[in-house]
Order: sequence, then structure tokens, then C-alpha cells
Amino acid sequence: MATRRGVHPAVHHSGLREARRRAASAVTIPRNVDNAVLEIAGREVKLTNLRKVFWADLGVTKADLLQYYADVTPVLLPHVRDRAMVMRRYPNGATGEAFFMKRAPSPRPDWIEICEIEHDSGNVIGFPIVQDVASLLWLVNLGCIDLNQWYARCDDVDRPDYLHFDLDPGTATFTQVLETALIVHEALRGLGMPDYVKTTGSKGLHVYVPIVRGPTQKDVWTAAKTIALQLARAHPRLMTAEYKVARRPASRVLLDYNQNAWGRTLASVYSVRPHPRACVSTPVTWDEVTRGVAIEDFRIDNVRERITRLGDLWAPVAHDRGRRFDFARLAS
DNA sequence: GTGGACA
DNA sequence: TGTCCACAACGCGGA
DNA sequence: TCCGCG
Ligand SMILES: [Mn+2]
Ligand SMILES: [Mn+2]
Repeated sequence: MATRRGVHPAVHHSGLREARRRAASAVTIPRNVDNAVLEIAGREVKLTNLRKVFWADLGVTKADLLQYYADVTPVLLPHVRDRAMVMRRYPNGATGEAFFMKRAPSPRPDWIEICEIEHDSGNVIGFPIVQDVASLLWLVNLGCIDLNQWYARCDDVDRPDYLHFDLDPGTATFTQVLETALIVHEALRGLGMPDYVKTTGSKGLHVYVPIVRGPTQKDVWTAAKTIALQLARAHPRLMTAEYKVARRPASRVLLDYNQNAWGRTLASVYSVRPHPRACVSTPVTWDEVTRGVAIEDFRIDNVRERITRLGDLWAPVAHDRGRRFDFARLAS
């Protein structure tokens, strides 16, 4: 069981692709050992089971997953920084059993920042926060395939930075999801709400409206519910906002407004998902939605190239400057 | 994925 | 030493 | 107040 220490500058594999990859992150995950200790900005990150296969059909290992996250760190971090993180751990890979974990496990490095959130029950949960590459790799090493951060930053956990529409196909087709997204987009445009869309990497799409921080999570939930119910009423053959499964009509896209409730999370942008093809939750343009995209278009093997080409299409969602919609204008 | 409780 | 086990918990609305 | 739901 070899252990390596430090990031190795030596070039073992030459070629443009390797060079570009290293340039992107400056962190290289060792490939020919099971365990390693990386030193990143003076912090030691212990990585384990690096050769464990996480996607058997694809031959994708835990090291591949860690390398992906190291490479996308610059575009990913602004979206998750300062937010409590819910972990969903897949210790046995994408097809293995998974479990949720909220409390940051111990032992852990003392540089893992914790967000303590008190619940109405009186429970206080200490969630980890992903602030940098080191904490990101620590979290992924736990077996987290996707990242599920809170909508609100830790300094004010009841005032989110966005509202969203979670579009779930259920028994509907993905073409219907695309159609629904365009209608949601039009409706939001009418409300003066700039919005951003991404694939979930699983089945559906996420549409986010970044907002000026102020309204509570309940306010945001209420607004999303109102809009979802109106849309479903206007397009009853395409959409539903019925929360109860048994009462939900078949072949309709679910506008899952309840996902805007306090304490809930969604897979973050650039999260890999436990999908058979290792798909990634990927920002797309409204033009791409119009022309038609597929979940499987965006995967762990090709999203980095897309980011190199297009940058972060969701950057406005991650910065105060881009969080433009003010709820005061909604008081109609 | 990993530490703690048991046998 | 090996095996088993835990690892989350909010809030809506219908009953 | 309990349950289904995600
Ligand atoms: Mn969804
Ligand atoms: Mn959903």
C-alpha cells in the first residue's frame, strides 16, 4: 500500500491533453497507487482507494472522479463556497448503495470549515463547507459523487441567493422537459426574472433565478409555488405541480416547487451524478435548449473541454453582481 | 469509507 | 481480529 | 397529529 506525498511535477504522460489538464488545476491525482497524501497550499489531503472503480462499465475510477473535481475547481468553487454541504456518499461507486450525511464526519482535518445550523427541533447540525480545492477533494474522497449545497450562505441560512424550478420528467419525455423549460423561461422573462438553465445530469433540468438576498426561504418557496401552479394550470397537458404522486397525471413534467423549502438541496452545477454514463450537471444556453440537448451530451469525460471553451455560463448565479432580481418588484 | 461496538 | 452497524430530518397538505 | 413526499 504505497503512499505518496506531494504533487508531482514530473511529467509521466506527455501530450497536449495532459498538459492542458494540469494547467487547469495544478493538482494531479496519483494514478498508480491506492492511497496518497497530497499537499495543497500547505494542507495535507489524504486520498484513499484511488483505483477503486466507481463506474464499472466506463472504467472510471475514484482517482478519475477526484481529478475531474480538481480540474473544475475554478468554476465550481464560487457556487458552493460559504454554503452548508449535504453529503450523499457512494462508498461503492455509482451503482452501490448510497447514504446521506449531514454532520461532517470525525476525524477530519482541522481546516475543514463547519456551518452549524440550528433546526426548529433544537437539533444543531455541523455541516462541512467546501471552501477550496483541499476541502473539495477531502469531501469527494468520502465517496461523494455529487455536491448538494444549501441555497443560502452560512451567514444567513434562511435567506437564499436564488429560487429555482426543478423540472422532473417522471413518465414524460425529455423533449417535454425541454418544451417546459422554454415556457418557464418565457414566464420568468415576463416577470423580469433573469434565469439560467442546466442539465441535472440525472433526468431533468434546473432553472435558477438568482435574487438579491433578502426574502426568506419561505417567501421564495411561496413565489415558486405560485408561479408553478399558474404554469401548470395554463399548460395542463404538458406540466403538473401536483405534489401527491397518486394524484399526479402521467406524462407530465413535474414542476417540483417544494424543492425550494428550507433545508433542501439540489445537485450543484458541475456535479457528476451517479448516472450510468457519469453525466454532469451542466449549464446550457437557452439557445441550446431551443435547439435541443440531451442529458448524455455532458459527461465526466467531455465537460472540462466545454468549460475550457465557454467558461462558466452560470457565473452570474455565483456572484452578487449577477443576483439581480429584487423580490420587492414581485409584490403584485 | 471509516470508526466504534461487539464477539 | 473480523463483522456489523450507523451515517438526515423539513415542511406542506390531506386524512 | 400522523403520513406521504422529495
Ligand atoms: Mn429534479
Ligand atoms: Mn424533484
